[in-house]
Amino acid sequence: MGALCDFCGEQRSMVYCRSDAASLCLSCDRNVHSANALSRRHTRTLLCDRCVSQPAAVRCLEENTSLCQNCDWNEHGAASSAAGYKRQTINCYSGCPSSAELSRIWSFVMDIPAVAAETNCEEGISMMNINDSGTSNHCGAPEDSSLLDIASTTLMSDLSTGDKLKPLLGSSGDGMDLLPLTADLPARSVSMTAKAPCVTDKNMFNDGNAYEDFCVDDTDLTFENYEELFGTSHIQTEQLFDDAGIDSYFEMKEVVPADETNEQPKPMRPECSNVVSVDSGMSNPSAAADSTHCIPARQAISGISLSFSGLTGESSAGDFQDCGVSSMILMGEPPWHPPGPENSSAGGSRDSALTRYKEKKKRRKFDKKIRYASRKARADVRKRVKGRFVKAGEAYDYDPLSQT
DNA sequence: TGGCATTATGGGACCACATTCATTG
DNA sequence: GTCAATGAATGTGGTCCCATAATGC
Repeated sequence: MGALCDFCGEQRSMVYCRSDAASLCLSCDRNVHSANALSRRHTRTLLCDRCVSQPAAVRCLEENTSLCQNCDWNEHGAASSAAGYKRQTINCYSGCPSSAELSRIWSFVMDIPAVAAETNCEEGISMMNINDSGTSNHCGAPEDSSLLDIASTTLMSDLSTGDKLKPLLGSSGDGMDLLPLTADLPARSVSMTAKAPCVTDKNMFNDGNAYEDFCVDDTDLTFENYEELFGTSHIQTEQLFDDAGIDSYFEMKEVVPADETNEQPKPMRPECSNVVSVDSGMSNPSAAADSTHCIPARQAISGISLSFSGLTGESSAGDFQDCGVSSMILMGEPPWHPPGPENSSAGGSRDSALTRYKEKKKRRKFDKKIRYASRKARADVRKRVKGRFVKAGEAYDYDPLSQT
């Protein structure tokens, strides 16, 4: 029995919420993080099996344990990066996933329902509203934006893009079939999905016009604000993960050693597997853009960003780092604007959408967090000259206490 | 339509000092 | 290992200033 839940103090804690700095059982995790939109954005991950106090960072495939960075280092030290040691990065999720979805996500870790039952959490979990059927919900995904926002997992050691990836890559093996385009999706919706870049015409990515409107610094479109911006429901969970469902994205993939070419062990290409190390893709544009390897960088980025919607808004930069995801991928307008009448009509709503976004951004910038109330209290009574603090006893032109 | 001037907006810098953190004995 | 003393680092808010964007002519 591990540490008890920080919230109920009764059940075994299983996940760690960085935003709350709390270890929670599955039931309380659901209850706490379904309270409001902000709490749903909290990113959580598994607890370290060793110290049971820190968020697990990697999954040791050899020992079948989840370890935080410290414990991982303590147990494996420098050998952790050596060839042969198989581990997998465990990143975080947000939203309010159901027990079944958690079970599928972390099937390589544990039998969630079993653990939930063991800890009497299943009752609480059963209250989760996400469609638990596990069947296709192309048109029936949850409406409350509590989509399972899951940071993907990254295979870290000794990977190659061998045959084991082919199921992910599709028959062509180039990744283009991974997420086939769904014809009936609205253009914007398509561009919001990982499917968007999977158009059949690969030349599209060689044409700079395809990304003319790719204003990375102007929007932070995510699952949660997409509907607010564009007034339509965003894509459904099952659409995101296509027919293979969520399983195909979080299924444990056998780690294979580096090939015999004596090349440095390479992490699995994010574009190919959606087990993503986004930064690697971003930091290595030449490789990412290599069309012979899966899909172009932009394609990967636009798709990957969808998996981290829970990390926007009030998420801090630290959150991004914690999850191994560059904050950059959380911003970015859907890069693909296919031709067609629906697109032209969407142009009219674009301005209003941008207006709404800017207004929201304007409001949001005032959400300043006060870390030390005592310092604020001190600053609130400090005398100033033209807004600047002045030494005690010196002349001032503004005294908050006198309100003059 | 392009060029220029004016206005609006956003964001960083500045200030003092209590508080917090890290180090040392 | 614990505690106290010391020094360094941090963060707080109102205003100013500059760069950029938007607007008008």
